[in-house]
Amino acid sequence: MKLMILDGNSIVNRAFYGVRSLNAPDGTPTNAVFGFLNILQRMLDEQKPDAVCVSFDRKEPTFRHKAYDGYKAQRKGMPEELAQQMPVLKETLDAMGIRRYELAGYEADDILGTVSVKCTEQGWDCVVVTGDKDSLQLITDTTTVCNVKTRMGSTETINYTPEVFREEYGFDPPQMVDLKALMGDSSDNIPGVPGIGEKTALELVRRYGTVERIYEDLASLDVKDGVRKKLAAGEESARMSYWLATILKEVPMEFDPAANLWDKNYTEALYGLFKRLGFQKFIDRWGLTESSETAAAERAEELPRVTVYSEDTLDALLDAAEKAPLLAVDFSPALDQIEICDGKRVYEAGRIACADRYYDLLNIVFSPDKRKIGHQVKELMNTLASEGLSREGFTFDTALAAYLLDANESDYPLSRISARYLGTESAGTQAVFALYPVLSEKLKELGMAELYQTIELPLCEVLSDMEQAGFFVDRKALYEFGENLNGDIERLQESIWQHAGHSFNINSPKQLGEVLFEELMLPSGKKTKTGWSTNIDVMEKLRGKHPIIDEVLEYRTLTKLKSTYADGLLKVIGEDGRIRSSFQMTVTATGRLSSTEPNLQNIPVRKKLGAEIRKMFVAGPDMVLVDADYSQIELRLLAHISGDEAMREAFLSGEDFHRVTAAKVFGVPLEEVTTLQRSRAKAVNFGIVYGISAFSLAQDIGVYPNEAKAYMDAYLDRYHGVREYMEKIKEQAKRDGYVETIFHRRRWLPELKSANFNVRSFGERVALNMPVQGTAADVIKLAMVNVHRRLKEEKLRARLILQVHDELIVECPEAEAEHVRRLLEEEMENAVHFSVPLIAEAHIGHSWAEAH
DNA sequence: AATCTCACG
DNA sequence: ACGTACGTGAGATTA
Repeated sequence: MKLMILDGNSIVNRAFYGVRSLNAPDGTPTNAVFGFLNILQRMLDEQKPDAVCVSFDRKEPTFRHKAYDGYKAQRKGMPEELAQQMPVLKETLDAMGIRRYELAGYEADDILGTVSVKCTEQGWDCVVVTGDKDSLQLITDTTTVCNVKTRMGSTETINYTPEVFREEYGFDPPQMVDLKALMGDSSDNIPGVPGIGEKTALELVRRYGTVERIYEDLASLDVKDGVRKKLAAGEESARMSYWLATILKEVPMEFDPAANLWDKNYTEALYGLFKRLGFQKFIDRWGLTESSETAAAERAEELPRVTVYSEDTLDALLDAAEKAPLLAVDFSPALDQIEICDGKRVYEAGRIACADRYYDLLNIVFSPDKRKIGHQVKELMNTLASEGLSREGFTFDTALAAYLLDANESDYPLSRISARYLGTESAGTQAVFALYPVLSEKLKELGMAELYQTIELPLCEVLSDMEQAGFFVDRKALYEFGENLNGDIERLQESIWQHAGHSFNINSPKQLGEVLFEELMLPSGKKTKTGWSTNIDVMEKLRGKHPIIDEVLEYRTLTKLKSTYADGLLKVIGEDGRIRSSFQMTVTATGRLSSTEPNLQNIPVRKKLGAEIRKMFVAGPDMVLVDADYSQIELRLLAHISGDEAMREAFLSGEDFHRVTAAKVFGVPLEEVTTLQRSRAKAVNFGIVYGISAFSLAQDIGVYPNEAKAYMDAYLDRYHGVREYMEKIKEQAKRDGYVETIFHRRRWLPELKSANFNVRSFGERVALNMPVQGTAADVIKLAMVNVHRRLKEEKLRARLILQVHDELIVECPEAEAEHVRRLLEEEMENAVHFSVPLIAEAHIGHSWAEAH
């Protein structure tokens, strides 16, 4: 039999710092509890124990330590956000039927020690799960210690048996105490021997075994005189530390492992608790169900439902549809089934049941002046377009509204929106109807009504048209391009295998890492959590060290082109030779669109071979492409938003902006700026928009961090308005909890409240970046709506077919091309008027490559 | 399903 | 001392 005991405080700490900020619907922070449950679940899966329990420390866990001043006397309190979660965690464990052990006056470690010994006495095996290294001394033949680490939201575990421990440390588990006695442990306020660090301490324990042995005869030790001196001076501290580091194994507590037997002893309360905390994932995974009383409270009152199965009901439906001032509508992608709600009843009808009169219904509902609301209106419009019905009259989209109110969600199912804004679990058209006034009001409150009405909602039809249109592709050329890659790929593979001395899967980072860093012994750099990193940055540094590197990089380039672009795109070319992407309106946190199935926003362009692909994206028969893009829109917006005069003037002067920046940063006349200086200035320009650190800029441009820092300082001195903006926006974001674009598109920033440094820093970078990237997204969306309207008004055959963030592509008859080129530039440049002009340049061509 | 890598702005 | 750039989506491998 096996008992698993978790070091509660240690695990909850790991969870708190390792999991991004999360909140229950009522605002209570939940990340530590959530993380704890993830770790618990994982350990249950891995260890499959018969019994489970958790120990807690009655004192607060260490947050930050100060200098030694009495054992653990100086611990700082845990952060408020974690403290709030402790009672919730305990409540959760109780509801799961898992026992907790806490004892005033003893460390959690002492409970772990005592429990492990009692297990052994009773003939049980014991697994101690902890995030600290302290407990490693407890390892025996019957007690293993599982060390848990969390990094960036993922969890790694190392299961220490005596053998594993010996392999890593080179001595036996009990000697962990000796190690700590020498090196100390600042997080536990164990002083150790002053001047002796980890390296020396490890060496001493490996060679002499114990503190006792070391002090038996200091003079005879074969160590440097300096070390001997430090040991001599620190003897008392060492012995004191030994005592402090020793975990007690005889805490006065009753403990019977069999009393902790656990087999998913969930109580009914668990469902309600998880519902309150918003832990849907665990409800699903553990198959929890609602008990009777919770069920009743959450259901919305359902409107009467009318299903059409007779003339009578159909007449009632037609009548209601005719009279209602507003209808919520939903229908199947083939429009075989339709559901509408007028606020009083929900009506359901099918194409077959209604026979010919189905079209009467459709004509009433989809008459252009009938006001309609729906969920994911762009999708609905696609169906209507393919059925030849009007897409006019849609005045609200619940998914789009929910996205604007909180762009951080991963998706916007009606059930979740209802739960959040109505407090009920309703779905369907009834929910759409009920949500409309609530979401509409919220949009107004947050100042987003205009953004919604003039940009987002009209964009549905624009995108629907673009999705219908698609992009014509030269299938034959694309196929041949793919075929031509095969020979080179095979040759490279052979040669790479030759260098390695054996065949292996080059696409496997794991196998490639082994070949490069273990077999060929190339100097290794970064590691990922699963092994060696073999990404482009690492590989670039290895260039010239071995011929295999260049070949692997080329192999990667070619296989990427082959699988993602040649093969991948060929698979999705329609019968008419066109590729139809979907444009997602509710995905990005900044307000940009995204493109899926396939993604046409990442078609290669930067490298020569990849750019070949763009030659195969062409205009349809007798048509041409007009491609327009904004010139440095984000930097222009940064100049406007920050109000920096120097930056504004640089743009107004019409000079090359990166060049002007280089002249300022490097203090040279404009004419003397070198290519290298310009490219570095360009990197600084982009870095600033992303909230870069000097370290990363240094990495990017290949200089030392202090040099990079000098560039950034010079930059922010010369463009000091930008520096002031950076400070102001961060402060504002912290105060308000969000940032916004000029059009009031909002991004909430819960990260700024995180106790985790990395998460918080990320929040600050986002605070800098989102208003710039988001405003650019607003501007081009507005331009799209305007371009679309003008093309329609002027009765041109030209149609928008693609958007790539700062670029629009229109397909049109050759005769319209020049007019459309000017129209595009005009609408893009005049979408808004800011203190810095926005410049767009459009070109005409037969292929995307040519027009760009 | 998660991870790694790499394509784009 | 931390750990190191914003925003995406897709294919291949691995667990």
